[in-house]
Amino acid sequence: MVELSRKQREIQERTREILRVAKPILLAEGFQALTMDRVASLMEYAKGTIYGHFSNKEEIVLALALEAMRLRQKLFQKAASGTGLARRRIMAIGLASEFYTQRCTEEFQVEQWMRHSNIWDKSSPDRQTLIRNCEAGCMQIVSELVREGQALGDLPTLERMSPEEMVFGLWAITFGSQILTASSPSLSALGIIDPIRSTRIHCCQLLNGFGWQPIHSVEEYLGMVDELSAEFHPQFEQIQREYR
Amino acid sequence: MVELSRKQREIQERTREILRVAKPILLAEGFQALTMDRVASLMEYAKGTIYGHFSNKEEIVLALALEAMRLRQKLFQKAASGTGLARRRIMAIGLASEFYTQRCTEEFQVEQWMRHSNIWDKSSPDRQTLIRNCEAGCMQIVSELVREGQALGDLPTLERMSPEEMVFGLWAITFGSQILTASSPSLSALGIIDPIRSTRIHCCQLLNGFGWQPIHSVEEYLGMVDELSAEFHPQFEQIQREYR
DNA sequence: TGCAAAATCTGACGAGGCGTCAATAATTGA
DNA sequence: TCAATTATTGACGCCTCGTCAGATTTTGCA
Repeated sequence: MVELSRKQREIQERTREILRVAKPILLAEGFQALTMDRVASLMEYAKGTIYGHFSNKEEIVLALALEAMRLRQKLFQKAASGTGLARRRIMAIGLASEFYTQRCTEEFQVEQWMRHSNIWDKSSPDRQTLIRNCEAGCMQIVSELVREGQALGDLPTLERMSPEEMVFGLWAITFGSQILTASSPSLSALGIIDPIRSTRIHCCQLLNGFGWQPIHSVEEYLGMVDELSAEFHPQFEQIQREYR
Repeated sequence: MVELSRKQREIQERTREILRVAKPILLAEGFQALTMDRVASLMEYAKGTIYGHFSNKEEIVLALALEAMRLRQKLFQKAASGTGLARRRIMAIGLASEFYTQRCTEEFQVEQWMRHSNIWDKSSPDRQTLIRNCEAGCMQIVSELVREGQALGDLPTLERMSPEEMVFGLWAITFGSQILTASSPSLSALGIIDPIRSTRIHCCQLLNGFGWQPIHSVEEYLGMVDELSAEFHPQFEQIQREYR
């Protein structure tokens, strides 16, 4: 580890301060409200100084997003490190994802901003790579569990379908549900009363479809999820606190 | 139907012309490149005139998106009106969605722009409603098929799970896959070689999980999809041609 | 046809954000 | 102590947005 001079530490601290100032603006008023002039004046620094830290406002968003994704990754790690069979631990990851969306609302929102092509495309390849790596890390946690399930013989291997491709299904279903939930203000008008419950069921059915033993009926599964939830929530909350 | 004066028809035609001019800019260069000044100068009209048609550029994007979604809806309708059991026709809708994403790339892209909260939030409630209605229309086509499957006894009804909630699962999985595919340039680096095939399989497994008869093995299912594809592609292409 | 009222079109303008960079200030180290 | 280095500043040029007073065209009626 390199020893940092006082000045360098000050600068690092200011970078963090910029993010602290920018985050609530982004969340409460959206991307167009996040202007460099505004950040500068709130920080009581000149605009040029802010540009010394982030070469445009998109970079600020990606920096926030990286922080958010690191939290997500920690939640996933915690879930995966639980006890029991792989299928059970996969369920815990589903819960981690739910927790993230519901209890770490701000971080989840920041992730959404990051996905906007407007924003993504304007930020530096370096930062993009950091984020991609974090994403790959999350994915790997899950695909390890799939491999474990296969190794134990609980999950039949499918011709020409890698563990990653299975994870892709779970990822798509949770991600898709979350986006639809977040962006369709009136899902209930469409007849979708409880999207979270629905998503849980869909994940269960997908795993059942793949023949992942033990097969669970929906009722049984929902009960297990509630149990798991009670077990993991405190741990997730702990991680969330540490992150702040 | 109201008779329109020549002037009114001219104005309507010009609205269409604006969209024709704006679309390639949005698709090739993105939203920030789509400026009213540019549209105006390409149209050889003054900016004010363009503002007479669309009160901001976001409205242009939503107008384009509505056109796109109407095409999607037509494809869904065609798929749903096929022959055979409901499960088969649901598969056809999956294919319609695939076709839309892959062959109507431009329309699919426009839909993505529309989802950006930056853009969505700045456009008028009227236009938003039109789009929501179209979305609801697409959803309804599918949920009718689910109802049909239930009525015939092919699909067990689940406690506290409406047909719409089942559709939500399929929707989430295809939507999620498409977004992930479109926004993660290096899915293959993550180990996902053929996301389309994966998505097909996941839909099959989800339906199997729900116990929708006849249950299909993955191999069998993929074969059927190929057959269906041969049947429907020409029809989809026909619809696409009419739309242009 | 001629002409006034209505409808339409125009483009200069003010407001405001972005990113830059020459000038100024602060810090370092010899 | 002071010159060299490093950090900070904010005015500036450029761009886009959306508006609106005035110019132009169309309409409808005598």
